[in-house]
Amino acid sequence: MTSLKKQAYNKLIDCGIKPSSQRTAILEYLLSHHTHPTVEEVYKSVLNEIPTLSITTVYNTLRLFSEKQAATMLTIDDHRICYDGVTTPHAHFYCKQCGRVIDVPYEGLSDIQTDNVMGNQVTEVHLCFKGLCQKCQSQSESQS
Amino acid sequence: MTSLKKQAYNKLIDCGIKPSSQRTAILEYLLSHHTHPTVEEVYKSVLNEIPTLSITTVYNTLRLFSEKQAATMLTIDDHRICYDGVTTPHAHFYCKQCGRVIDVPYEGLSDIQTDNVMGNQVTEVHLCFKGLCQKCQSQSESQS
DNA sequence: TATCTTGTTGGAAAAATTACAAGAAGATTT
DNA sequence: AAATCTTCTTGTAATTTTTCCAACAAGATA
Repeated sequence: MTSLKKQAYNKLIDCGIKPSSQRTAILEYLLSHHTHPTVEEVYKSVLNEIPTLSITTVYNTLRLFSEKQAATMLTIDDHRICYDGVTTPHAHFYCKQCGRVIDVPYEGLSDIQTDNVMGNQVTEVHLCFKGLCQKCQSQSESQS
Repeated sequence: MTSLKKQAYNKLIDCGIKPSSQRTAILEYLLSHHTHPTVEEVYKSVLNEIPTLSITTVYNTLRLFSEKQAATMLTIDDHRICYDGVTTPHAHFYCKQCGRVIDVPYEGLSDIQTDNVMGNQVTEVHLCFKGLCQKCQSQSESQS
């Protein structure tokens, strides 16, 4: 078992999730690709390792991960959900042009983090910046 | 013309959007209902006023509003987009149980607000807390 | 009025997500 | 080890959400 697979396996145990081969492979993928993949992307990639994998399993598994805090469901893009295997606090930047989601280290997030907002119990804090990424900026400059 | 319709009309002009009757009615609805409605909800409601309204128009219009900053597109719920006509900075709380989106005044947001994150040009800042709302908390208590 | 541009409509298509029932795998009991 | 029970996975079909597109309507310009 590779160290990455072991890492995924252990995280599943820690989160109280039974580590089936499908679940371990999916988490392993998330832990090694910090690209905020969509369900479809996870499915297609893990299919290489498990050719019998079903898209329903991917949906079920990722929802389970989100519930058990093994991964975070990001609802940033306006037409698809994506997932983040990094569960330590950080923010995101979303490029409205190319659709990429980029990690943003954000120290201030621990100050924002609170258990209670107006009497409502908080379990997750999502901070997302939206705009035009560096790459897309320079591309639209060179065109004009 | 009611004061609310006038208000919607003026906001459209300010944002550089031609104020057709459909657009005005849709913005009027957003300005008078701070419930973060989905496209479907906007459609059904405005249909009372404009019986020939098409769902495509609602999609087109709300996307336009979002582009021209007349409203904000919220991608909080995992299976539907919703819209917010209040464009002054504030945060949101999303209840994972009942799905409601509640406004949260957040003074700190102006501190977070920045034009540039890691070289990327920022035009919107989204801060969203997720968890269990007060109402759902007390309901699950009384059941146990 | 004629022409041009912009906005709206409806229906059909595409894409994303969920439901569900059957089968497989793993754990537990006898 | 066989029988039983539970949990997980699969595939298909259905549902829901969103977009596409072509025709029509309305408003602006000349």
